[in-house]
Amino acid sequence: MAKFELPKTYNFASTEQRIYKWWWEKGFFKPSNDPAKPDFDPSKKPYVIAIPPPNVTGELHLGHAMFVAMEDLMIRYHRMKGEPALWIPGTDHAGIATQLQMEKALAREGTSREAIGREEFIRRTWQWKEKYGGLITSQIRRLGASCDWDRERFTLDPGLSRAVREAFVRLYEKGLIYRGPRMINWSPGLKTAVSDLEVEYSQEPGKLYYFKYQMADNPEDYIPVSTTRPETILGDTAVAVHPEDDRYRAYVGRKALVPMLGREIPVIADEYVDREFGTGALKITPAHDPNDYVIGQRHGLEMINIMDQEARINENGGPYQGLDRFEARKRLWEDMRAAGLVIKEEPYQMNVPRSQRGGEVIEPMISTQWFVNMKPLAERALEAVRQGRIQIVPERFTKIYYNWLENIQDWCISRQLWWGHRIPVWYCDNCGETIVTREDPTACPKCGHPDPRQDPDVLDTWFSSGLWPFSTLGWPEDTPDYEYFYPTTMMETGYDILFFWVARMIMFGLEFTGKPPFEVVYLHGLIRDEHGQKMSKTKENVIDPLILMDEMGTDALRFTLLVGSTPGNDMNLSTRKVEANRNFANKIWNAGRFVIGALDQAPSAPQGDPDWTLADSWIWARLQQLEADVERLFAAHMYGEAGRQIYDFFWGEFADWYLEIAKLQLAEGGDLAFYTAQTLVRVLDDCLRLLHPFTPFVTEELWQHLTRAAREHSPLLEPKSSPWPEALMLAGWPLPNPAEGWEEEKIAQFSLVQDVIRAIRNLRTEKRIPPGKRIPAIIAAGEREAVLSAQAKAIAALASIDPERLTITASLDEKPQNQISLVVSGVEIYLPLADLVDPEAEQQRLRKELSEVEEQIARLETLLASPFAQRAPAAVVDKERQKLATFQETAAKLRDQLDGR
RNA sequence: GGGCGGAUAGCUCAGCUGGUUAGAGCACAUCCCUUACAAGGAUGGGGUCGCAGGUUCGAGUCCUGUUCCGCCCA
Repeated sequence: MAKFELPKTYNFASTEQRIYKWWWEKGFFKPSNDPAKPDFDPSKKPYVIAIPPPNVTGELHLGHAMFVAMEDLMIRYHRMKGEPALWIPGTDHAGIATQLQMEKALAREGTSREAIGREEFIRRTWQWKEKYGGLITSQIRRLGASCDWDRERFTLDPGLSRAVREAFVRLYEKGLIYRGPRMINWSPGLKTAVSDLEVEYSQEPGKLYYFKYQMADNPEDYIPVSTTRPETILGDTAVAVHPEDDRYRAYVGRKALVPMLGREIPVIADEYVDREFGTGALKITPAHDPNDYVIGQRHGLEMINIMDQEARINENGGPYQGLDRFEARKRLWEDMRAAGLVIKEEPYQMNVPRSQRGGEVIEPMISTQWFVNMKPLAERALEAVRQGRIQIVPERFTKIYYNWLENIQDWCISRQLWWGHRIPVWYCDNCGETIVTREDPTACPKCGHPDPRQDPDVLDTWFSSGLWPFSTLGWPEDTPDYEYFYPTTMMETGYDILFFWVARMIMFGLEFTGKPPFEVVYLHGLIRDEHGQKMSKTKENVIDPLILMDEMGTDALRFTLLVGSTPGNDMNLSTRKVEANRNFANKIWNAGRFVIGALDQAPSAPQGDPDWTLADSWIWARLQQLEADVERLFAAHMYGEAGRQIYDFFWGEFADWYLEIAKLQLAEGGDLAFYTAQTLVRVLDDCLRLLHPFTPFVTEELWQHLTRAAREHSPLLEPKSSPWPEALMLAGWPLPNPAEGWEEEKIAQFSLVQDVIRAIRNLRTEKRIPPGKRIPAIIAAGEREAVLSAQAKAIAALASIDPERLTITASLDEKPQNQISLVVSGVEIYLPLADLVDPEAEQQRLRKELSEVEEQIARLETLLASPFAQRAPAAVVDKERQKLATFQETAAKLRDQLDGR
C-alpha cells in the first residue's frame, strides 16, 4: 500500500499547473491528424472549433470561463473518440475597448491620443498589447483549455489583416460596400459612429415639451407640437400632420417659423404621423432622428446638421452655437418660454439610446460613412440555416436568427478610431479618384498624382471577427490547414452575440468561402449571480473565476458551469455550488485512493474464470446503461444532463454501494478478490474517462496513479479492448457493450438488496440502535430467498447485522415472538430486540405501514381496472401489475404480523 | 406592439422520446471522526410542479388561454 499512497485530500493547487504543462509539452493538444505531417490522412473528418476570441487586453471573467469549459468539453470528448480535434485559440483587438483602455492610460500620464498623434498612439497600443496580451490566454490555460497554441491568432496579425483587406476589396468590387452620407448612430463620447447593434435603449424618465409652431403668415396662428428633445428644434425643416387630421388640414402647405431662429419651414402631410400622440403634430428634424430622416427623404426636405462631433451645437444653431446639446435644450426652452412659445411640459418615459460601450446618449446624425449592403448576404445566411446546413442549438434561436436577418439593415462599418484595421481606401486629392486595392497604392492610378491620401478610419472590429473561422486557418491563401480544417464543426458561444458575431460569420463565410463556416451553433446562456442578478462592479456581486479556481480548483469551477447550465438558459452561480463540486472532485480522488489501495488485497492473477457476484453484475450493467445514456445526451448536445448522470452514478452507485461491497469481496481473497479488483479498476477507469472532459485535472492525475499501480500489480487489469495510452486525455471514449439480456434482472435483484438494507438501516435509526451495534436478524424471503442468501454478507455488513446471527430462509414455521418486524418488497424481516419492543408502538407502526401499502394497492387496482390496462403498452401495464403483486404480498405479510399469527 | 425564456422542496436548479409514489445540491433535524473520503457516512422532515381549461388510458412534460418575472427585436 505504501508504494502508491496518495494524500487524503485532492490537492488541486499542486496538480493543475503540472498536468497542464505536461499535456502541452507532450503535444497532446495538437490534432491527431495534421496536414503538416507526413502521415496525414485527408479522408479523416476533423472536429474543429474556433475559439470566440477574447479581447486581447482583457481579463478573465465568468463568460470566458463558461465558453472555455464548454468548448474544452466538446474538444476533449471528440479527441477521445479518436477524431482529429483542433481547437484554434486567439484574441481580438477589440477596437473600442482597447482604445478606451489606452486613452485612460494616457490620461493618467497627463497626455492624450490627440497630443501624441496617431502613429505614436498605435505604437504605444502595440506595446500595451505585447505587455498585457498574454494575460488572458494564460488565464484561459489555467482553465485547462486544450487549444493548439501553435495555431494561436490575433485579429491584427499580418495574415488576418490580409484577410480583412481581401474581404473588403471583394465586397467593394461586388458593389456591396459603399460610402455615403446616411443616418448613423454617433457616440459623442467616443467620437465615432457605431452600428445599430452597438446602441442599447433604456427607459428613462424625461419630459414631453409642448410648444407653439407659429405660422409665418400669421404669428398669432400656430400648430401645437410636442417633443422630447427641444434642442433638435434648431434643425427642424418641417412640421408634419396627418393628412386626414381635420384639426390641421388647413395648415398643410403653409409655412411655419422655427422658434428663435425664424427660419421658414413647410407644413407637410404624412401618414406616418400618429394623431393620438401628443398634439398630433410632429416636428421634423431629418438630420437628427431616424424616423424624421425617412420622412425627410420622402418629402425632399432639407437636412440641417446642428451638432459637431462632441454633440455641441454648431454654426447652424445660431445663438446656441457652442453649447452642449443638453445645455442647449435648457437654454432654448427658457428663451422660448420668454418668447411665449411654451405651452406646457409633461413627465414622460423616454426611450433613450445609449452607447453599449461608453454608456453616453447616442446622437442620431447624418454622417458620411462606409456601409455594407447586407440584404444579399443575409439571404444566403437564411438559406443555409433553413436548409439545415447549419444547425442552431437550442433550436428556438433559429427563429430569432431568421427574424433579425429578414429585417436586416445596412451595416455601418467605419469607425473614427485609430486602433484597428485601417480602411483600405485612398482618395486622390488631385482628381478625386477613390482607390480601393489589395496593395497600398503609391500613386493615383487615374491621374498619376503621387501620394494619395488613405481614409483615416478603421473598420468595425466585428468585421474582422466575422472572418475568424477561416482567416485563422489561412484564408485567403489556400493553405493546407484551410483545406483540411475548414469548414469548422462547432461554433460555441453566448447567445448575446448571435447577431454581432455568429450571423456575420455565417454571412461572410458563405460569401467568401462559399461554405457555411461551421455545422452547429451551440449557444450557452449568461452567468448571473446567486439571485439571478446581472453581475456588475457597481452591484459588487462580481464573482472572479480566478479566485474560485484558487480556492476550489479548476475542476470544481468547470463542473459547476457545465452541469449547472442548460443550453441557451442563463445560469445563477454561487460559490456554494462550486464548493459542492470541489467536494465531488475530492470524492473522485478518494474513491481512486480506495481502488488503488485495494489492489494489494488481490492476487495478481486468477486461478479460474470469473464468477461474477450480483454486485459485480449490477455495477457493470449500470455502467453500460450510463455510457449509452451519456452517448445519447452528448449527441443531443445535452452536456449538462450527461454530467449530472455521471455524477449520480459515480457517487450514488459506485462509491456508495459498489465500493462498500467490494471491501467484503476483497477480504475473501482469491479469485473473488482478483475479479473484484478488476471490476473496480475497470469501472473507475471508465468513469474517469467519462468525467475527463468535465474535470480534466483530477481525472488525469488520478488516472496516472491508477494505471501505474494497476500495471505494476497485474497486466491483466488493463482492458484489452481499450488499452491505456500515455494520458487519460488520449484514452478511448467508453462506449457501451450491446446488452446481453441479463442486465435488467440483475439490476432488479440488486435493488431488492438495497431496499432490504435501507429498511433495516431506517429501522435502526428509528429505534436508536447505536450504529456500531451488530444485531441479529431473521429474513423470510419466500421465492427471493436465493437472491438474498447469496448477499447475506453484504446485507450483514451494510445493515450492521451480526453475520453469525443472520438467518435468511424462504419461510418461517412460526412467527418469531416479541420482535420488531418489517416487510419490504414482500420480504419479511425480524429483528429480535426484545428489550426495545413496545408491542403497542409496534402495532401502530405496522398499521401505518399497512395502510400506506393498502393505499397503493387501491390506487393500482383502480388503475388496472381502468382502460389503462387495454390501452397502455403491455410492458407498462405489466410493470404496474408486478408492483401490485408485490404490494399485495407485502400487505398480506403485514396483516399476518398484526394478527400475531 | 411582436417574439422568446422562466415560474417545480426554505434557497439555487435538474427532470431527455408523455408511462403513473417528482429528483439533486445547499439549508434543516437526529446520529456517527467505522481502516477511500467529516470536503465524509447513515436516517429523516419538506413539493396541490404559477393559475384555468383541453388532448390522452396516463400530463411537471403536449395544446389553448391567463398572471407574474426576465430577455430580445421594433
